[in-house]
Amino acid sequence: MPDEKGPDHSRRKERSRRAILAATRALVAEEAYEKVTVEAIAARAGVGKQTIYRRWPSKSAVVFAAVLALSMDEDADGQSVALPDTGDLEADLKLVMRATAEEFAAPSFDRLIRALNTEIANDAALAAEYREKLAQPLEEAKKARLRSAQEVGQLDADADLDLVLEVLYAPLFQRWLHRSGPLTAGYADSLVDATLRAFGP
Amino acid sequence: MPDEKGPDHSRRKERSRRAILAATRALVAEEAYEKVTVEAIAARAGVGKQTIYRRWPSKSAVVFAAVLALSMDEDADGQSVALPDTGDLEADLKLVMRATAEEFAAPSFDRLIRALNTEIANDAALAAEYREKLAQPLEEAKKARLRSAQEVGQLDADADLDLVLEVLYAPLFQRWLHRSGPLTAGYADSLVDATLRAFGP
Amino acid sequence: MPDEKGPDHSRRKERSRRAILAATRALVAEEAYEKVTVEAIAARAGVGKQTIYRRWPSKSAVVFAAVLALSMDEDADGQSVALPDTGDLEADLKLVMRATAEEFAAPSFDRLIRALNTEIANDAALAAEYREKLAQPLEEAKKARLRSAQEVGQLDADADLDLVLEVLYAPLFQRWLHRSGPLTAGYADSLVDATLRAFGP
Amino acid sequence: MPDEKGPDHSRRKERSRRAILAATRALVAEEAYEKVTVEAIAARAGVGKQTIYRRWPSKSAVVFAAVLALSMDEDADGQSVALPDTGDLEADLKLVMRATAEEFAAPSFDRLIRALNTEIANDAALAAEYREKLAQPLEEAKKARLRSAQEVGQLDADADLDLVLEVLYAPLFQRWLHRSGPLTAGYADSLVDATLRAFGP
DNA sequence: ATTTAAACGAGACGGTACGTCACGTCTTCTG
DNA sequence: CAGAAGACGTGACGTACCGTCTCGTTTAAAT
Repeated sequence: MPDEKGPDHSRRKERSRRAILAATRALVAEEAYEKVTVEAIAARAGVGKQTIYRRWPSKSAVVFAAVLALSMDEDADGQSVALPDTGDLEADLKLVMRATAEEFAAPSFDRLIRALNTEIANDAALAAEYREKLAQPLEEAKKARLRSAQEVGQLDADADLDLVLEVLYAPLFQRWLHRSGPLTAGYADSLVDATLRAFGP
Repeated sequence: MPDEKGPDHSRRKERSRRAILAATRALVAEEAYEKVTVEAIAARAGVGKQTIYRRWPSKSAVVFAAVLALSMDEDADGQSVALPDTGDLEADLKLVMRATAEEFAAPSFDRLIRALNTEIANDAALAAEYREKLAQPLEEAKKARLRSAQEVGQLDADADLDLVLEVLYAPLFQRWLHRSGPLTAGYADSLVDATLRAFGP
Repeated sequence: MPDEKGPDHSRRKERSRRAILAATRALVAEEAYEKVTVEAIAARAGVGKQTIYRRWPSKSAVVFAAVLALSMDEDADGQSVALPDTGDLEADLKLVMRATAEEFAAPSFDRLIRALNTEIANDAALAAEYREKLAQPLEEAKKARLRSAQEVGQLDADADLDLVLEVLYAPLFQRWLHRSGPLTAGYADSLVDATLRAFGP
Repeated sequence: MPDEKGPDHSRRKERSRRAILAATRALVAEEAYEKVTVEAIAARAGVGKQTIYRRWPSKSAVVFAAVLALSMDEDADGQSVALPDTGDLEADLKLVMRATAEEFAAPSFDRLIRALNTEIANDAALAAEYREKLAQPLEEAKKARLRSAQEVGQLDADADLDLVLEVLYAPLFQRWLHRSGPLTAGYADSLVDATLRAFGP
């Protein structure tokens, strides 16, 4: 018996909720982040400002929820966030890293993730929620692939998988965030190579 | 003849400039970043707002300059930004990485660098200036140490030093930015170990 | 055949109607008028907001109806709004004017009538309804007493009774509205005296 | 030594102050009062909203100040608010009352005074200020004329002049506020006649 | 006793205006 | 004559109510 309270307004709620998140994503993806105002979101979503503030306590939270919902939707689509496992760790990782590099290079995704990182960097609560809802599930999927590699002797059985993931991904993330270099396929490959040299069998 | 325009107002200029940057650093270090307003900086520095805007085009730029000046002052103190070179790369790197980890853990430095990263992440021009004025000199110093190691056979002579630095530092940076784990001495050591395994001779 | 559509829900209607008007009166009488919101009325009446808007087109109309109903109820009680007629016009008028002055001095009545006047002053339609439903019946009663006085020679037979009433009541009303002086019994008497000097036989 | 503080920004202040009050008067005179918003005033005055709120605590206060300033300007123009004194009280009063009736009939003045009365009726502080700044000076001028009449035996020497003024003006005011009758020249005359009958020698 | 449909309480919604805050500009007077 | 003091235009913020619009839920009459 989940619903023991008043009338069910869930349909309207759900519709406006989706409209708000979609509008937020659209705006973040296409505009400079400072131009993403709550008023603009409300206007684009065809929604009153109060409807936004009824659900989220601040603009940060809306932006965060918007990006979050995007990823959750994607996950829901394919159901799993599993990485490819062809048995060849190097090939699999290069595939994934090249895809990741490409993704970060797309302008709209860039703006989205940059906004997300801005919010997260200055709000520990959002950071925690981000890790719980987005980062950890993804990391678990990645670790599962690494464990599978450990089992077949393609990765040091004693390696700290959190560390392995950091060595693999953090350079890409930092280069993207600071725009300190190009995110090429070759770069992606180099990271996989270095990681496997560091944590190979 | 360095000053060719009239009386010597350079002293006042310099004094107010320092006061502004010091006030900015103090505020950023002690308050939530959203509370750092130009008005607060001006008040704290005992300066008119216009004196701030005469020198920098925006609040971002002031904050950026404040952090920048901090580092430049430090550099000026010791004159060089050279890393220690005892001949033992592993020991030297661990020393540096442990110090870096400690530095990031200090609350006031944390807030300062977080503010800097927020500004940088959303402003490509600031990011470029940051890399030119702060990151690159530091990286050059680090690369100098790595080259020295290559010469004595403690590091792969063909290694891409930019990549080496990323593998070494980016995990620490990411863990700090996302608060995704503790920045312990052991963690610092692990990064050095992994890097040396990846790029050792 | 008065009811040609469906069941008779008039009892509920009547109950909620009374609750709304009573709640409105209570709120107007006890709070600053700006704090009288439709939501507050609905909450106090234990009624949905829509139930209010089903019956009245605006908040103004509700407030107006609430005050109106109060007076109509009072009238219904005593059935007639006739003024006393002892044969002595001066005594009768002083009695009435003193009572009126007292009434206006009561805080809750004050707030009620002030709210009514606020609505009326800026809405010609409400003003018309007010005159038709409240003011005119009262004026007719007063004029009846004046006519009776004319017949016995206590008042100029040619006097314009509207004007007489204005000279008698308007000063009291204005003094109350503008809080420009005390509403004492002596003041009430003075108005009667002045009016009788102006329009006496 | 009135100004012992910082720099004098009075010129800008005065300019924006005048613009705000003028815009307010224009809007009140031409629109329904509910459409007179602070934002509209600011826009019309070419002024920021904050500049309005820096000076006045609420919309009511601005509207009040706007009407107040209008009257004070007028007074300042002619310097005195004295009523005509030809020696013939009846003629003088009829002149003034007819002018007053005409004034109230003008739509823009009507809206202005209606707005003023709305604010005053529900705010005792504004009402007090109104009486002090506007009503009392005017009343003094009127009483001066009445006193002059008392001296030449055209008015009862013992008459309470406040009461005389109320009997003279309040009926006109009430009729206007409640729209309960036409404000004709004949009506103005009738009020003078009645007043003189009540308080004549 | 069961059905049925109007009226209902609850309260989310789109909207408008509020009053506040900080930005970056502009103006005035002072050291 | 550069600088502190600070008012200004701008525009987003988050809040409060308005009057509208669903939602299930009484409730009283008709079955």
